[in-house]
Amino acid sequence: MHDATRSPLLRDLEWRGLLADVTSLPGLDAHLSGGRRFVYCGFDPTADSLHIGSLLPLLALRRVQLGGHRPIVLIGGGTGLIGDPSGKTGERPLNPADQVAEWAERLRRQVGPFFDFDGPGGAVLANNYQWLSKLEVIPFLRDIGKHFSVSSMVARESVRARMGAGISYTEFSYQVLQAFDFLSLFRAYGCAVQIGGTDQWGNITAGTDLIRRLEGQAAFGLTLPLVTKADGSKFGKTESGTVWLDARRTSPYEMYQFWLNTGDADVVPFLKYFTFLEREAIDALGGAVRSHPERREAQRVLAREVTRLVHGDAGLAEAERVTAGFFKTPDVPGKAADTGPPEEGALPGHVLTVAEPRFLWSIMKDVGITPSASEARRLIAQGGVAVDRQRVSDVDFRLSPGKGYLIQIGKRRVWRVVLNTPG
RNA sequence: GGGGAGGUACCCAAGUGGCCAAAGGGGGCAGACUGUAAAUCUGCUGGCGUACGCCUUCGGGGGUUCAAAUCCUCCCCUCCCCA
Repeated sequence: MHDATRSPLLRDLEWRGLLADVTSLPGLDAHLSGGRRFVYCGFDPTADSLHIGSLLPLLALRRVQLGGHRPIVLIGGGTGLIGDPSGKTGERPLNPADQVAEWAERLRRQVGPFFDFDGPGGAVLANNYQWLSKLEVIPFLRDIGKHFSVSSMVARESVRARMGAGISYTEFSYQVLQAFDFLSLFRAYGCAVQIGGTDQWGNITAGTDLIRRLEGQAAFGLTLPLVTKADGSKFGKTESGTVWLDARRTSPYEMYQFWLNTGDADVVPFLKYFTFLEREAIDALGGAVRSHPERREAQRVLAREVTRLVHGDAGLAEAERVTAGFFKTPDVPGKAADTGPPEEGALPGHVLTVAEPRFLWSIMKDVGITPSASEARRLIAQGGVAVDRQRVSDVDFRLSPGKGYLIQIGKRRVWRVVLNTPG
């Protein structure tokens, strides 16, 4: 069936393994082949930054634009006030409205650099708070609610999974709001395609159904696969937690390291998922993994590409410079000898003001490197901690104020801590 | 509605009055090895200015006892079988 697919965008997504589910492949193909189309994807502000889990849909939206169509990046300033039950095991506390608004603004700025907003193919940035906040209950229930049957709403996986643990009417209503978003974008822009993660399938089809009923027209949904690793462990986590797109939460160095440490079995699929490299380039890198896995050429390219996408050339340069300083990486061109001190922002950094020398373990705990003092002590005692590249095994080791330190756990977790003297 | 089993640390799972901060396994972290990998081996794995000690933890409340994860009692929840 894929041989018949005419849309270059769909062909590319197909080859990359990015098509998990499509409401109607032939229908979507015909739609996309008929001209420049709008495609939307929503991102709810549940934190002040997106994390790596949102990278796949974000890049997919970019592929939409590269494929000659117009992406609509929808920030869920309204839906973020409600809470999506999809994939959640329990009810979430409602975030304060002003905080959600602030987060929405952060996401808007974070997402911008991924798209071109000018010209006839320009991307559109929207916020569903704009229309959701204007809804009135009675008209909403009469005009929209009438088209939803409770039995089909309850049957949705996101709701069914929560029937045991409990789900409030608020979260239960989420799918209706997302369907209304789709309808709103359909009416405003003629946008008939929504993409999202697999967990969004129910929310997406709620929208295509609503559009069919109210507008009598076809709309399409496409979901992206859940990113999995060959060894079965969860994608998107590191020793220090979630990998965020915001450099203040996850430094460019950490981002780079995250991708550099991709397993051999995962690197080719990840290159397809997370980079814009073409088929020939990725095939060549796949060959390199097979013939010389120890060089990790593919991992390096993956790390370079994604770090550049997220943090730009400057972020990548700094990440590579820090990496070169910490590891023997002879084949990073022009960087091998450059091992100067890492600059501000390259590493997660902290500044403390202390009057006297403090125990290393105490500083590690205070700064959040380690969740408890005893764990810091344990790590030091076991030889897992290094300060300024020197392993410290004395639990009573102290740091003096008045200078900055590089604190390392293991081989590649590094923090920069500056101890100021008071006054 | 009747009968039975069970809720223990991040997960699975021992423990049935003190020797229990609680066996074992998994997971996680660190060390060695290596390709900043995988596999393997070793150590650690509730908290507290670190040892001694103290505090919190064995579904929830109440009780017995010098002493409870372990006994009594009430409650909540899960699973299985019969209706």
